[in-house]
Amino acid sequence: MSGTANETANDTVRLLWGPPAKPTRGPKPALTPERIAAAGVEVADAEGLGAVSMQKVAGLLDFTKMSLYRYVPGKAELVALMVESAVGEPGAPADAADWREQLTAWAAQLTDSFARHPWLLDATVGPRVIGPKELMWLERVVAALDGHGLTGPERMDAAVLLAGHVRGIAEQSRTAGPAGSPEAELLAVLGTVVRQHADRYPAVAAAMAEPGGRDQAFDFGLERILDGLAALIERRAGQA
Amino acid sequence: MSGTANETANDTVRLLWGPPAKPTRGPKPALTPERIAAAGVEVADAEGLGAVSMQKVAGLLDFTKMSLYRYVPGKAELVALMVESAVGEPGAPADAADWREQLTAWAAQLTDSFARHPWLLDATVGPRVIGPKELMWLERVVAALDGHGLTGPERMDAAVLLAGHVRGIAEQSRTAGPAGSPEAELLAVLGTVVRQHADRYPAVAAAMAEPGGRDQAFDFGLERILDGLAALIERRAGQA
DNA sequence: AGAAACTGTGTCCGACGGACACTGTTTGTT
DNA sequence: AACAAACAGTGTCCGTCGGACACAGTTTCT
Repeated sequence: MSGTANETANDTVRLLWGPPAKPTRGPKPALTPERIAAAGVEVADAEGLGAVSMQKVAGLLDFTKMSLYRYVPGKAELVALMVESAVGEPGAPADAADWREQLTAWAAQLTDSFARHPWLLDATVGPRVIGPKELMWLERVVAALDGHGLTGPERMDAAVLLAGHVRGIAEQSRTAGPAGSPEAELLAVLGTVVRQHADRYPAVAAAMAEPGGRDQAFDFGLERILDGLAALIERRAGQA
Repeated sequence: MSGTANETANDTVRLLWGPPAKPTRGPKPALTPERIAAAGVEVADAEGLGAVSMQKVAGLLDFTKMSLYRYVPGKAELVALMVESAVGEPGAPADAADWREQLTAWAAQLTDSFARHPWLLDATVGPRVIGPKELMWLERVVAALDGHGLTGPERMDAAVLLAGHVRGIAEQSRTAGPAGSPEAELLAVLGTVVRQHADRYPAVAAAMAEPGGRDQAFDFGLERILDGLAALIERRAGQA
């Protein structure tokens, strides 16, 4: 859980980026890292990342926990594989789409991934090695912004900005949770607390009292970001 | 680590929001939740959130681990107290500052908190109860945007947007880490990988090859967000 | 026919969060 | 002044976790 980066970095890189396998001698492996990761994803989808243990994943595959270590150096690497498997690849950008449409579709797709696998938020905190599929998400943003007067670092920064927003929204909708869930109760408790301390938090209390469509946060933030990018692009086009 | 919200929510709320204490009979408590939280922060600052255990925190205070449970229901609640203690309160907004200046200062302050306590990123993932100081950060953003034609939900959404950006930046600078650190090696490894697979990630490879000042990501994203908000505010002012 | 390389299993360890029973201490009540 | 209730801190125990290690069984190359 901590963010301590260790010497397993190279192992992780080899697992995520290296060739699939190569041995010849001995019994044939009954498993693959991919199957193990898929089982881990299954557990995490059903019971959260905290419920993912070597025991449980192995049990789901009808193996002992120690056999998994033949395919995966440790739990951290298993989680990395799970992330790579769950985040998937971004869809190909539509041919006729301009940068704004491309980024909008991108953000919607990424939000969808987080919605399907909420534990991705837990699993992608802290310094870590990124896999090929995950890197493709970055590639799409940078490519979409190519040729609009932004520098390379600026295009990367824009990707960080977009990804941060998607993350924030995913976190928020997880806190909200489905109606009747324990998460929804959390939100209700927060509302009560704010109302009780309305004197110390007048602006929040007033904002929360106002009616208004929920679930607008995604579009609101995205539009602000894209407007801001558009303004910069126009400015650069003007002085070019 | 997992995002499972439990029935301890009420306990946590009482700890964070309730009165300090009230007992009369029996020996006087030698500790306080605050002192325990401070010890936890000390451990987390030095060795990361993963190193925070009841054992270690208790040892730092010269008590046994079970004595901590007299003050804190469990580890989750301890972490919540640590977050509340470490994030601190936002500074009072400058009197003459307009909304843009206020939000800029706010973002810089919050970034500073994350820089001082990188483990805050780990500790603030998933549904959880928010404390009084943390809520004050939200209050400042919403208050700064009062009276500019934005609806209540929109002001809240803007806060989520800003906080998401600060988080993203904090995460990024943690991945970069100080020179020579294992985190820095991670980044170097990523660079190597991208260069090796430049055919699949041409846009990223090109963007990374371009020279350019690092550490611009914070300002870049912030300016885009504020530009986007300014555009909305102007639009609303025009049609009012 | 070895021998080498590899797979999967069983056992063991230290660290973790936490339940529980217990001793000792302080305070309100009689 | 005596006692009982309430509380603080300790020590012990349990289940679960990630992981090290030795071992038996299996496949393939020499």
